Amino acid sequence: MDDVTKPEKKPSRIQLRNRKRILEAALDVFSQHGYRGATLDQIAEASGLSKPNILYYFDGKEAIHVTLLNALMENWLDPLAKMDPDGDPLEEILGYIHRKVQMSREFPRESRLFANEILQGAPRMRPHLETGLKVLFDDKTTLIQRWMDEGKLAKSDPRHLVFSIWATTQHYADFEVQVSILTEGEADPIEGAEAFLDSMYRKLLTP
Amino acid sequence: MDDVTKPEKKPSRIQLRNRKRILEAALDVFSQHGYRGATLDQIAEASGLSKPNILYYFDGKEAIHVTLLNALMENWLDPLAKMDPDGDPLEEILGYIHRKVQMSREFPRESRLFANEILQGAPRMRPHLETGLKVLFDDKTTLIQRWMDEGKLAKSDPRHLVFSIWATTQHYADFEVQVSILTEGEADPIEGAEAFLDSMYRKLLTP
DNA sequence: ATTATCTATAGATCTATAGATAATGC
DNA sequence: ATTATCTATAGATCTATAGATAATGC
Repeated sequence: MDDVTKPEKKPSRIQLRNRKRILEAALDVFSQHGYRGATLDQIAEASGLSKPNILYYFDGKEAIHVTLLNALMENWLDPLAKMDPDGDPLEEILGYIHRKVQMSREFPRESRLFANEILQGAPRMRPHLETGLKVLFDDKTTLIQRWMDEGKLAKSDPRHLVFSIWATTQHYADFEVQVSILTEGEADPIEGAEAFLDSMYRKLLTP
Repeated sequence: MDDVTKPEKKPSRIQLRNRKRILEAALDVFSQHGYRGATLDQIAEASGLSKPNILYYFDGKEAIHVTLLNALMENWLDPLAKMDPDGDPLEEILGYIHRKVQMSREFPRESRLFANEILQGAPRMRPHLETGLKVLFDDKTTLIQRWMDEGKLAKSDPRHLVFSIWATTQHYADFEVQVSILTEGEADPIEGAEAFLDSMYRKLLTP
């Protein structure tokens, strides 16, 4: 988005506003149907702009998708990046879980956009995973391993621990339809999820 | 598949063989691209049959997809259905987790087919979820609650417990690309996953 | 003057069918 | 005789562009 290739003029206010509207609409559409299932017609409809007008703001369907994924990646890694090596180990991990649960509550579309991309083999996101995510993952699993070696956390496999946190927290966004069918009548399943997960990981990790 | 609408002649050997080849190919294609992202051309290519020939065996793209989902549903519920009210509670749940992990290892495409469908709002599977799955889910969470009430399992929320089992086990199939990037060098991440999950849930549920 | 939007449509892709031809089972 | 397969193509859908027109900023 801000990695300029050609020297471009500064975007006008309308540029900024319409690009935002398109991305917002595209997030709706892509997160629901996946890349190939989404159409420019749907994005046009959802954004209130005409189809050719959308292509005036973006180079094409793929450019919109890539822009969304790039923007997502930062926010996606942020909760894990915030895990503090100098904090209290148990509280750091429980805090991370809390942030991930909140992400599922507040940004379910982003979670599903990501899930769609990974599910389909990460054709557009693989480089991001191999660089940004991999480095962060190695860094934090090493940190967790150290905490365990120092006896500050009960021992288990840090990598599978992180996988399990991702799986359990993202599940409430990605499988929302299923969760809501099975918890009918419950106002906010995620509230119960938060309590459950906090308690589960506290029990697992308390030395 | 075997819910006959019109009285049809018994299928020939070629019928059976080609329908199987088509479904096998379609599982590949649908699980990778989702319903709308998949094309008959891809299924034709993967099955080795011509496109019109595929439509000789199935009424259309949707019919193939529905057939796959119907066939999947039974196998999908089976591991949970096998949870025995008369067995040892902890072993029953750990056994269930074991079966789910094996499903992710042996049938990752089926897991991804299911994930794609749910992620996109379960447009074709919702009725199955509301009937078959809901009943089974209620039945087994009630059973688990009883075990907890009887002091045979440590207390926690049975519904979120089951969600967490689904999430953690299916994660290795649905997010396989990500897992394999982050565990590079490891022969079989699922082996480590199995040990991790067994140990985690044993710790969580032992009274 | 420049930026934004609209109409019209090209060209590719996709699902599905019609109708002819080939292969198979009594 | 019946079942299976192939060729050819209709008709819908989709991405993208060309070129004209309208709106906006100095």
